[in-house]
Order: sequence, then structure tokens, then C-alpha cells
Amino acid sequence: MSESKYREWILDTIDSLRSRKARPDLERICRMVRRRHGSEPDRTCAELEKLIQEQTVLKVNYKGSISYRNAAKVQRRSRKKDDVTLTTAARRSAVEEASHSDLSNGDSAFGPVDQDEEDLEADTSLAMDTDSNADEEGADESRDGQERPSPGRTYKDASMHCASVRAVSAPCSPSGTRPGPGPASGLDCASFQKAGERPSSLPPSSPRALTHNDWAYHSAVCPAERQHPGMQRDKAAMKPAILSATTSPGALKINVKKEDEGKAVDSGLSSDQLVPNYAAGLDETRNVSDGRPQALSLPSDNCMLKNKIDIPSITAAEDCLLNGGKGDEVFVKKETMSQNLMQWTVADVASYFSAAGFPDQAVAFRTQEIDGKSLLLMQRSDVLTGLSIRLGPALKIYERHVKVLQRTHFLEYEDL
DNA sequence: ACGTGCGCACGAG
DNA sequence: CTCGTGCGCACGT
Repeated sequence: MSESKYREWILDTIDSLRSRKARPDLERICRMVRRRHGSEPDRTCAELEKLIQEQTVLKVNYKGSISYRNAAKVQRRSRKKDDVTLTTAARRSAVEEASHSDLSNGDSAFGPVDQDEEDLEADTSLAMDTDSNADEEGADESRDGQERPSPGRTYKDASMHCASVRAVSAPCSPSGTRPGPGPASGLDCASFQKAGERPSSLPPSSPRALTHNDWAYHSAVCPAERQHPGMQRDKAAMKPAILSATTSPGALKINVKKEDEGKAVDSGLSSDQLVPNYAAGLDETRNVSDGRPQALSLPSDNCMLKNKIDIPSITAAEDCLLNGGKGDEVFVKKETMSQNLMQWTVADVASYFSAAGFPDQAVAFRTQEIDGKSLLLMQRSDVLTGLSIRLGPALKIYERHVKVLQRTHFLEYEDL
């Protein structure tokens, strides 16, 4: 309901601001939404946070300030010319409908995720921390000041609510890892990394490697509504990322291999970096010091953040099966997940797919109100044609996730 | 006061 | 070089 409405409004606003060549920052977004639809800035802010958590909207630190991107339009930096053309055309809202055609893939690439191509690993990760680098510089202020660049008044409040969180984030770097001076101007933070690089390669010291990634966020911040778990993914890991579902229905986390734990991140994404919004709170939670694998918190409980790394090892074996040998990196922990699959809510399902690297398609699941039970009932044709999503991602989603989840669930069921 | 359009410089590939 | 971004300005309301 309103959620989708907001999603549309916000994405539309972001697109609109971009086409006007104005920075899509919180203040402008809130203002435009209020102007066009009469929505309160607070509400807009809360909805925006949710979209960020589901990766429909990406929060990035660009040129020292916070900016928001329509995830469906973000392209991976790799642009090849062919696509380019499309790019322009493509787009549209990622939102529900969007998923289907528009983007043809070509450009569809979402930044973070692009499954189109190879995809693979779907894991992309999300956010990182704010500008970490920036932090040093402007960030300071911004943090507390929040991001709003200009003194916005009204919005300020709004922003504060939500913003506060992020603001904090900056400092966040948990592990202290952050090198600090990321000179790079900002980019570094890197946000998502696709997987390309292996963590190991990046020394901690390297700028990118930083920890910025943590994107942790915590939902607490915007208590507004539910926070979802987000989906965060981690970046660093290349393929090895592991996705495990934790007990909670929603919870999934993705981890990187252990090695990486923390470090590396790089940016895959675009130059911009994603900012973690929520970071702040979480940091604490997560303790941080260690690493960063992140876990995603899920809906109800975030408690588990701590598990992070440990889990993977265990699961790995099993998981392999699931993956089909692909070796890819996504492993699902079946046990837990299956138990709860029946209890997954629509949001949990959407979060799961976002975390798995299909944020765009996750929207389609949400739109179609697919919860855990519905997911168990989905057939191949439903996924390929019933969601209006592109065939490529649909095939991957079905083969690597839906089928795996269903199989796992039923197998366990039998056992029991 | 606002919203809008866009030239231009910047930085990344 | 191309392309995405967004500042800063001019202009419309």
C-alpha cells in the first residue's frame, strides 16, 4: 500500500532531481515529495530509509555529500558502450513494474547488483559506510549536522530522525579499521563490491580496504516501521560469500569468507559510495572489532548479528550441495531456513532476494505479496513469468534460490 | 520565495 | 575520449 506508493514517489523524485541535474539529497527529496504529494517529510524520510534498506534506493556519498540513487538505474561502472544507449532509455522505476522490462538488462545493471551478466555471485554488498573518508573532512560536521547540506529547516527534523542514525555512522567505523584518511575523496568507501576482488588482495591498509563497509545499520533508527532486515551484503567476499539464513525467518546474513573478514571492500560500485545508513547503531552491536562480516539483521531480531563469521564454516559443506556445485558463493543454510520458511513474511522474502543480489527483482516479490508460504508454492513458470521480471535474473532466482529453498524445506519436512 | 533547466567542470572508466 | 554527476546560475512561476 502506501509503501509502494512511497516507493514510487521517492524513486520518481530521485529520477526527477537527477534529470534536473540537482543532487537528490534528503532535503530535496523530502521537499519534492511533500510538494507533489503532500507527504510529511518525516514520513518520506522513514520511507526512504526503508527503501534504502531494501536496496531500492542506494545511499551514496558523492563528492562529499550524501546523495541517493535509484538502485535500478545505477549502473555498474562498467559501461560498455553498447549498453550505454540503453541506459538512457532504460530505467524507470525499479519499482515494481520496472522490473520487468525496462531495463533490459543492458543497463539495467544496477549498480550493485547486476545480475545480468554473470552474476554470480550475487552478492553484492551494500553499503558502506558513509563517507568514511570524508569523515575526516567534512564529515565531521556532517555527521552531526547530518547530512543535510543546507540548513533545511523543516526537513531538518525529519532528517534528523532518520538521519541521525546515519550521521553517526560515520564515526562508526567499527573496527577502527578505517584508515582514516581516505584520501580519495570520497570514494573509497566503496561500497559494494561485487565480487570481484578478493579480499585478500586488499590489505587492510589499502584505502579501500577499509572497513568502511560496514554498513551496518540498524534499524533501530527508524523505528518507524519495520525495519527490515536488510539486506545487506557484504562485500568483500568475492564469490565466497556466503549467505546463510539464520534462524530467524528473515535473517540472513551474508558473509564473506572468513578471511576477509573485514577488510576489504572495494568499491565496486560506482564511484560513489554507498553510505550505510544505519550504521551507527549497529556498530555497537556488532562489536565490532572484529570484523565485519556483516550479518544482516533481520526483521525481528537482530540479535544475531554476532554470529557473523562463525557460521559459515559449518554450513558450508551442506550448502555446497545446494548451490549446485556452482561453487558460487551463495550458500544457504538450510536447516534453519527451512524451518522458518513458512513463517517468512513478504518483507522477509523481499529482503532475502535483495540480499541475494536481486534487489530489483525483490521488489517484484513484494509487489506480488510473496511470503514464505507462497514461495514454497511457486513453480518455475511463476517465477519466470508471473513476476514480470527479466528472464535472466528470474532463471537464476528460480534455480538458485526458489528451488533450493523449496527443496530444502521439503526435505526437512520429510525428515521430521 | 519557490521550481526548473542546463552549461559547465569534475572525476571515473 | 565517453559518461554520470551536480554546482551554480539564469529563468519561469
